[in-house]
Amino acid sequence: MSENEKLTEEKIFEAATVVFEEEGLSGARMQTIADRAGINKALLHYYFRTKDHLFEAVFTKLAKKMFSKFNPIFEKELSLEEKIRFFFREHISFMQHNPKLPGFIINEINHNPQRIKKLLSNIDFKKLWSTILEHHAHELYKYNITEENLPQIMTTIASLSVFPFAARGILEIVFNNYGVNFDKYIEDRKTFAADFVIKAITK
Amino acid sequence: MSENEKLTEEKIFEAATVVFEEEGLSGARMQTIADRAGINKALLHYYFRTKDHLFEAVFTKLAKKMFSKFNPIFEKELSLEEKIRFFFREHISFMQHNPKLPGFIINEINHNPQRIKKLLSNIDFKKLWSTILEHHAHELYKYNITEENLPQIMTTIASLSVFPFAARGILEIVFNNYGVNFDKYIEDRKTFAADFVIKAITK
DNA sequence: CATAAATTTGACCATTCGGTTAAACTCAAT
DNA sequence: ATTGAGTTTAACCGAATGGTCAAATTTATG
Repeated sequence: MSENEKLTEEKIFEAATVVFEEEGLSGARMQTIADRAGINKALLHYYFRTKDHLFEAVFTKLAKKMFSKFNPIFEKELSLEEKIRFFFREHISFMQHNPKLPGFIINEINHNPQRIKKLLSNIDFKKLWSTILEHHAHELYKYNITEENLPQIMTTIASLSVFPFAARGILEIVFNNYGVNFDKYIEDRKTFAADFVIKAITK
Repeated sequence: MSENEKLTEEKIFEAATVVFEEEGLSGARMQTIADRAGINKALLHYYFRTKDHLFEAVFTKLAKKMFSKFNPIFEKELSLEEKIRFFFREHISFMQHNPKLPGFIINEINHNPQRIKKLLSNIDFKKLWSTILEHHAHELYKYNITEENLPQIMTTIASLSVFPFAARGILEIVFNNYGVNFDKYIEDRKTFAADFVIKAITK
């Protein structure tokens, strides 16, 4: 039945997502995924022939989910300053709901760059900062932004939102000594990071 | 022979370091480590009883190497601004020589927080930002630094230096589209990040 | 209802992997 | 030269793991 098939395939996919995010490709076990999905292990191989197939399906979907959060932001009709605020608010919110995603993607890329490069070849990164220079050429005079330092600025923005989630484990250890609550810290970060960047790039 | 013993143990340790950094705990194979060290697999278990023992030895040493880079910087007799510049120069230089370290540590913490928390319990993070507030109390009037936003500022500084190495794989994909060279980008980052932070926190 | 197609399962297989063991080798001290 | 402790090796073991298969079950179709 197609209704049931969708359900089973989805159950598998969701279980695999959780397990892969938590354990990574090499740490994940097919049996663990099967258990979590509440099905037989052989059924995994019926829907996704191999562990690699399953992994690629999961990774591709998650990567698209992650990186697609960048593009629309840079197409909206907002001033540069508004866009920066909008980005941090939206992107950090997204990660609050998917806290393991950054670490997962970073981890898998580090373990197998060539393979992941292929999986990511569909995603178009080219628009990313060309839009900045083009759509905001007329307001760049207010900011210390040039084609030269744009890579630095863009990666800085990414750092500020992504790093706290990727390195959450370490931050929580350090925070523990000072009674800082991670969730509160993240909530604050939406505005702090935006203010910080805007202050830094404004002439 | 004690001379030879040191040599063998070191050969194993170095091989294990490389393999663990590249593959992670779950991805690393004892056979791979043995091969790389040019010895028999049983010899691994003679020097380090189990994979876990070997891993903990390697991880602890690398973690200390990494985090010890933070402390001395905050004890030197420099102005706050000089310290920030000093930090980015030194810390990024360190990572240029150990580019896989950040990703490795982040990855292992994400996969097993409790265990790593124990391994890191020797390291003292407490001095980290208390020194800032104490040693520089008299010059804080120049900056937008309070006890409240110190966590944000400290993690921001860490983000800016660590993230490019942790997420190197992704950055290189994006950079590829714009002809940006990663090594050049890193070299620039030492001063860019310092300027960026100082600009952002100066009243 | 009968039949074929799709789905699900339990049992099983081959390989890989971490770890063990007993024997062999090295070498310094007697 | 012999001994004995430390070092190294080849061969082996049991468990875990990814994957397969044929049989059983469910579902769609005439």
